[in-house]
Amino acid sequence: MPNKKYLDVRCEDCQFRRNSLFGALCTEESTRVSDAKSCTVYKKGQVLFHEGTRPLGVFCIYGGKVKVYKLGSDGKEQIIRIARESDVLGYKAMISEDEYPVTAETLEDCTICFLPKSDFLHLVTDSPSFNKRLLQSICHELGVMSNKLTNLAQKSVRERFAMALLMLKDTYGIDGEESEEVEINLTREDLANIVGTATETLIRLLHDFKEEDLIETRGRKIVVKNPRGLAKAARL
Amino acid sequence: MPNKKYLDVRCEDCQFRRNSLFGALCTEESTRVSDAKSCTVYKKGQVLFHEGTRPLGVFCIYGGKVKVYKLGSDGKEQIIRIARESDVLGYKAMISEDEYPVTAETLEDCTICFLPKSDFLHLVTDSPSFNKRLLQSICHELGVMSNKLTNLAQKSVRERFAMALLMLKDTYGIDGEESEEVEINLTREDLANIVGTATETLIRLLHDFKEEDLIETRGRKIVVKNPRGLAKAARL
DNA sequence: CGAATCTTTGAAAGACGTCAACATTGGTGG
DNA sequence: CCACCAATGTTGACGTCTTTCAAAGATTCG
Repeated sequence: MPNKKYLDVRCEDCQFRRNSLFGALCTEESTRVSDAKSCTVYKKGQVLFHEGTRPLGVFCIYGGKVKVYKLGSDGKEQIIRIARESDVLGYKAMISEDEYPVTAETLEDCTICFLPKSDFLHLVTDSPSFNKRLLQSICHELGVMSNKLTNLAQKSVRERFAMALLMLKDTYGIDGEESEEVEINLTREDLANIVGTATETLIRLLHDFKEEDLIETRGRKIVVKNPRGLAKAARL
Repeated sequence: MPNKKYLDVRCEDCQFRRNSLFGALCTEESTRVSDAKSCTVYKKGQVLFHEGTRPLGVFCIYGGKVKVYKLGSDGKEQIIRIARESDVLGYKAMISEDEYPVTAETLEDCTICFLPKSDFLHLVTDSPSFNKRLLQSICHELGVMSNKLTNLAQKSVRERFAMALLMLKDTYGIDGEESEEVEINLTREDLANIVGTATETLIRLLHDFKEEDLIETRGRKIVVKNPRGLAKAARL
C-alpha cells in the first residue's frame, strides 16, 4: 500500500492535516513544518520508539496502523491505543521531559513523518493557536483516560471486549463513512492485549460473539455485524 | 482542623504554592490570582463538582483530602485519585471545553480556594511560564495514566491493593518526611473503589496483609508498617 | 442511647487464567 | 512453486481468584 510516492507528501497537501494536531497551523507555519520534517516507510513490526528512551521528535502517521503499548512487570504488552492516519505520536513525553512511558510499533507497513524535537517545541511556544489546540487535545485525552480506567476496573472481560470491538470498528473504518463492513486485522494476542485478558479467553469470547451473530470472522479478520448488539453486550 | 483563619490565606503566603501548578507564577500574577480567588471551608462529603456538569472555575486545595471518582454503568464509584493540599482540580475539562468526566468530593473537612474560569484561562494564554508548567504537568500525568491502565489490566487485586497502600502512604504522609507511621483514613468501600474490587475482597486482603505484618489496623485507620514488603507483594 | 452506617465472616457460584495438546496459517528458502 | 518451520489460532480440562449474597458484629454520630 504505502510506496515511494508518499515520501513527497507535504503537510500543505496532506488530506489529514486539518483533523490532526497540526490543523491549527497557518500556511506559513505549515510550510515550515513541512520543510523540517522527513517521511519514511516503515515495515510491519518496526518500532518508532521504545519505552524508557528519550524523545527526539514526534511522529505523524500518514498511512497504516501503529500499536502503542506498555510492558507489564511480567513482560506482557498492554495496548494503550491503536493509532492511525493523522494521529501524532511521541510528543507528550517530549513536553514533560520524561522518558517514553510506552512503545510504538507498526502493525502493518506504514508511511510516517518525523518532526525533530526543536521544531515541534518551537511550534508549541511560538504558535498560540497550536498551543491551544495541543492543550485542549491533551486535556480531553485525560478525560478519556478516566473513562478507560473505570471500564477496566469495573467491567467484565466480555464487556470490555465488546467495547474494544466498537472502538476498533472506528479505528479500522473509513473516517466519516458509516459502512458496517469494517474488517479488523489484528492477531488474537493483540486483541487480548487491548482488552487486558488471556489469548484463550479472548478466543472463547470471539466464539460466543460469533454465535450471537454480533460479529463474523474471515480467517484472522473480524467483521463487526451488529454494533448495537455489541453496545448492549458492553452495557453502554 | 480547617477554620476561619484560613479564609484569609493569600497565594503569595501559601506554603504550597511553589509545589502547585501555580508555582510558575511571578509575584504580580500571583497577586492578581489571589485577588480573583475566594476561599471556602467545605464539610466532609461535600461535592466540589459533579460529573457531567460544566466547569466554572478551578479548585486549589489548601487543606484536607478530596476523592476524584467516576461512576461506572452500575453506579459504582471508581476513584481515579486522592487529591490533597496543593493539588489543583477541575481545570482539564475547562480547557478542553468538555463536561467534567469525574466528580470531586471532600473526604474530610477541607479548605479550598476557587479561581473563576476566566481568570484561569487568562493565565493560560497570557503567562508563558504558567502555560509551560501546565502543559508539562498534564503531559506527565498522561504517562502516569498509561501506567495505571497497565496495572489495572494486568495485576491481581492483591497486587493492586499493595500498590494502592503505597500510593496512599505518600498521599497521607507529610510531604518530604519519611516517617513510617502514616495513618490512612478511608472507608473500606473507598479503598475498594480505588483498587477496583468488592469491599469484601478488600477486607479479606486487609486481613491477609495484617497477618503478613505488612500493615496494622487501628479501628478504621490503616498504618503501613512494611513498605518494602508491600512493594514486593505488588511485584514492583 | 439508638439508628444508621460501616465492617467482618462464611458459603457457594462464577469468571477467568493456566497448562497442555493439537490445528492452521503465513512466510521463507530451496 | 512447493515444502517446511515457526508463529498463530483453537479447544478442553482444571484450578484459583474474585464476586455475590446473606447475616451478624462493631462503630460512629446525632
